[in-house]
Amino acid sequence: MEHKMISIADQVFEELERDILSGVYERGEVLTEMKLSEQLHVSRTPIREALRRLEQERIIEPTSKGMKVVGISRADISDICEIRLRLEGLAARWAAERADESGIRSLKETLELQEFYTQKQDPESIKNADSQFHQTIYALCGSHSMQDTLEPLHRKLVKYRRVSVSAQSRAQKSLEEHKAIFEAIAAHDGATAEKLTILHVQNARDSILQRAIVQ
Amino acid sequence: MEHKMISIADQVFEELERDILSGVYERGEVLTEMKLSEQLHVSRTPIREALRRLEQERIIEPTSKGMKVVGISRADISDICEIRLRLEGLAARWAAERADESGIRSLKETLELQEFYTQKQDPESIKNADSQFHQTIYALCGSHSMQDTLEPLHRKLVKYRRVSVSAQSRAQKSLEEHKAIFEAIAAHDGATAEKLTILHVQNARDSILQRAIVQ
DNA sequence: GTGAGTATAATTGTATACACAAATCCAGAA
DNA sequence: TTCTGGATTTGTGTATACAATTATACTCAC
Repeated sequence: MEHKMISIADQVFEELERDILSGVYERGEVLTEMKLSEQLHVSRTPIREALRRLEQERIIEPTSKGMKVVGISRADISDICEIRLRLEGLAARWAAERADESGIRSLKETLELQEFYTQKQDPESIKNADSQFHQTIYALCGSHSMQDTLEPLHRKLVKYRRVSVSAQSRAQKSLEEHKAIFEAIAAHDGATAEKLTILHVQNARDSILQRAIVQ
Repeated sequence: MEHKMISIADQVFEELERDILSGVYERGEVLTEMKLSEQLHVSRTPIREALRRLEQERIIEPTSKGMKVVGISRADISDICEIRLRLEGLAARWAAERADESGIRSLKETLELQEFYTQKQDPESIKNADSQFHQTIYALCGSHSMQDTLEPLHRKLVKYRRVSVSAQSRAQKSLEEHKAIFEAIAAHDGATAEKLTILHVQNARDSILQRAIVQ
């Protein structure tokens, strides 16, 4: 009845999602409720709940024996990038048109975070800050539908984005592109924000597809 | 362990989703696990599972006391249409490029179904056949990501689509647009399929927004 | 009359028990 | 050896019991 409480089920979901999408569990690996229940020292109930949510996001799929970790193919990555290419620009446009000053401030903060880590050349943190910039735009675009659509797609690429930004040249370029997008959003210039974002996603796609080694 | 079995939880999910999206439960209404458990004569376990999935699709949201049915505003409808406008064309293009003969046959079948009901002027069945045409394209486009992205958005509009196609003129026009899209897909002409689909979604959007009376 | 504090009811979170289906394994016969 | 039939194992689906938490209503003091 308390809705701010972080339940065990939520924690399990986040842990499993992170571990699957970052490669701790390999593609094809089978997860069963009982084993996870033992490993994580919680009952099957919260495990079930987490697995069901992962299934709905097609991160795992049912088999005759447990839930199998769904792999992501090179074609999947390409398709997801293509979808993002059509939506992220619109999200940025809406963010430019709809965000208020406090929203723009918080976007600026994530940008400064990214700048800090880019200077420190810390790939893991760069990846997180990079992700946070995009997710902040989703949150600012004023459309739950857009946010709910883009967030799962974005999360599915984290593993590959980490590889991508571990090249310092790409990390630097991504930061500059983000800065330009931020300026357009801060100026409430929807058209420019959209245009710059599309270019940015194109570059990100090329960088990911160039480096992605997929099973 | 059996994964083809239709569980009680699945049935409850589908029933609740249908009833919420078609307006049986009003926006703002609060659903509690215990009441649903009594009403539907099943234990709380499958109810919980269904509610969690509905929550993940943002069809309900947690409150201090139970889950509240989330309403959909006119702005939401407009945003969803705008998103579909950017994606459905791509889905149709991919379907044209990727579908095999059996897929094209099944698409033709849904089209014939729609034609039949349009002649009979049966709005409920027209709406279903219309939906099925789009969902078949999602299934044929060869991208789970695209399918998983578009399907929930599409389902959220069913209530408004029913109103839209209850005008015979729109039902007739929608059928003709579908026929043209089908021809392009059957001819594996991706560019034409994309162009026609974008026009179709624009028309559908205009029709929905014109008629939609939102709380 | 009002406010604070407390008891109670309502509701969800979690654990556990049991039922059932499917896969697997093994023994015995052809 | 190979096939078959049943016992065993494994895993999920569902129900239920219990714990934790919070809203609510009520009482009592001021």
